[in-house]
Amino acid sequence: MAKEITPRSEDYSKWYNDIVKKAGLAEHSAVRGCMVIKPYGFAIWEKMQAQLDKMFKETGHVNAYFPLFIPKSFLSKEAEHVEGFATECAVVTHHRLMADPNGGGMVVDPAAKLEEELVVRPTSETIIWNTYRDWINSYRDLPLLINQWANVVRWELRTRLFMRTTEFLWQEGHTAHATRQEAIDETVQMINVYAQFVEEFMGVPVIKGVKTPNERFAGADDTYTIEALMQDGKALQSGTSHFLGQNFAKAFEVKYLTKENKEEYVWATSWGVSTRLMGALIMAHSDDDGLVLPPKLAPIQVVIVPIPKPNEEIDAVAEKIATELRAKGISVKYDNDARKRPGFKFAEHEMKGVPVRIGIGKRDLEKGLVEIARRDTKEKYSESLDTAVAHVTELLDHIQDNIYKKAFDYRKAHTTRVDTWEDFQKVLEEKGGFISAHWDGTTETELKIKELTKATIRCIALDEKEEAGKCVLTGKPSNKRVLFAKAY
RNA sequence: CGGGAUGUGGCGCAGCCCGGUAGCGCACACGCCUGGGGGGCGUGGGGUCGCAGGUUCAAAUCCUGUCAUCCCGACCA
Repeated sequence: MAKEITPRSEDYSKWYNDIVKKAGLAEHSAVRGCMVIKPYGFAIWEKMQAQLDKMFKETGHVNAYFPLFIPKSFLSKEAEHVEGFATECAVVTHHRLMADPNGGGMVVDPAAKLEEELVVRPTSETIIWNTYRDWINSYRDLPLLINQWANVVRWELRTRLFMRTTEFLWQEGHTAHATRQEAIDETVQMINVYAQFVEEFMGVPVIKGVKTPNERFAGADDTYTIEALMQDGKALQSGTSHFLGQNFAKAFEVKYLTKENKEEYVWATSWGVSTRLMGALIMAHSDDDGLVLPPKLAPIQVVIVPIPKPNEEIDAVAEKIATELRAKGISVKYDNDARKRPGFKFAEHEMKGVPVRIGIGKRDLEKGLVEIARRDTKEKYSESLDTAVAHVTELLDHIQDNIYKKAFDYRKAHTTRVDTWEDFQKVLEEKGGFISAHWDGTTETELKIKELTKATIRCIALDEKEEAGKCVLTGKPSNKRVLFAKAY
């Protein structure tokens, strides 16, 4: 046994790290808090990117690219924004090294100090809005619908592969609108795009909602979020879409002329998802045998394994099946490496989360059969050679649905309505997951609950119905339940 | 950023307490035998012991500093 994964039940954190490393997704780099995304992990990210990019373009957005560096003064222009990010900025202060006068090696050349420090972007609102000022003059220039794929840096104290790294990859959409309502519509549209992507492609059910003022993005008037539940009962904020009001327009003096020749500030949104989605994907579906990937994002959807080893007859059958599957747009790998034995390949592909395996062996072949194995349920059965291609094509859809359903059922079973403080604490400790409870609407109570239990308000669900009740902590009146959970 | 632990061939570890020629498993190379769930036997190659100083005749081992990782806590729009 070359590669063993720590069971989830034994140590969830270790299990997660084992999967990331042993499935070949990513590893720690020599740089604090930064990871190397390996080819297999990056292939999954690329599939996510491709689909999201398509969805952004279908909703009228175009891509552009803004600088990695932001002058320090830009960041300070929006008061709440800078307050939110000030403690986690990487700052460039010099632009040159020189030979160390005291010996070997290089030191920063003190003569090369920058007049104004540059901040490595933690997010790009400021540099982008500074640019938009020159791009927007008239209502005819609006709406401006731009996205960028980029890396950002947030100097977090404690990092974790994919979930929270110092540098991470993401996309950030930044849009400008003539009216408040149009900007709000955009904000909602994009949270819906995210929800659709995460549910349909990643197979992870999400709750759409708005953040409380306390949990809002720094500089936003409203933050919409999608919240997913992981297998350890903790919530993961998986994407956010912000209605920025006129905050950045005012900070950067971005005005436009209306049809009536009146000068107005523009309305803004920003929205983003990051490589953290990889973390969600891993944590939501995988098991003690390794990664479980939804077919729609799996770099290899079907692997064909010759049993016990490739030969002319098996090769011919494998190539025929592979060709037919590929013709249907399915990615297939024929693992004809003669040096590795079937058992090794089985374990390896299970570790990597390949959704379907077709085993072709001489014994089965005599009977006109092949072996089908699904990664999600670990089921194994024989299928006629003649129907194998059609069967596997359908099976991929079934697996996609099943993975989602499994995650959905888990979330359903781990979402609890609670009406007393005792139950709140008990459910949080013993069961975890989402807790639907009444809250009196004050930040004070929210913080108190966090202090007492570490649970935070994940969101106020968009589809939550009004209902008279009492705050679970203070007993004060409330007209809506909110979702609490411990979160990543 | 505080408390604890760890860092030794590519990976996982032993050796450290009590200083004295760096070891094991996996992986790798070659050969033979095997072959329906991580094969067997044999031979072989590969290590500045995280890094920088210090103590010593002698440091993986003792001391100081530093970097990184893991766990707990604080922090985390």
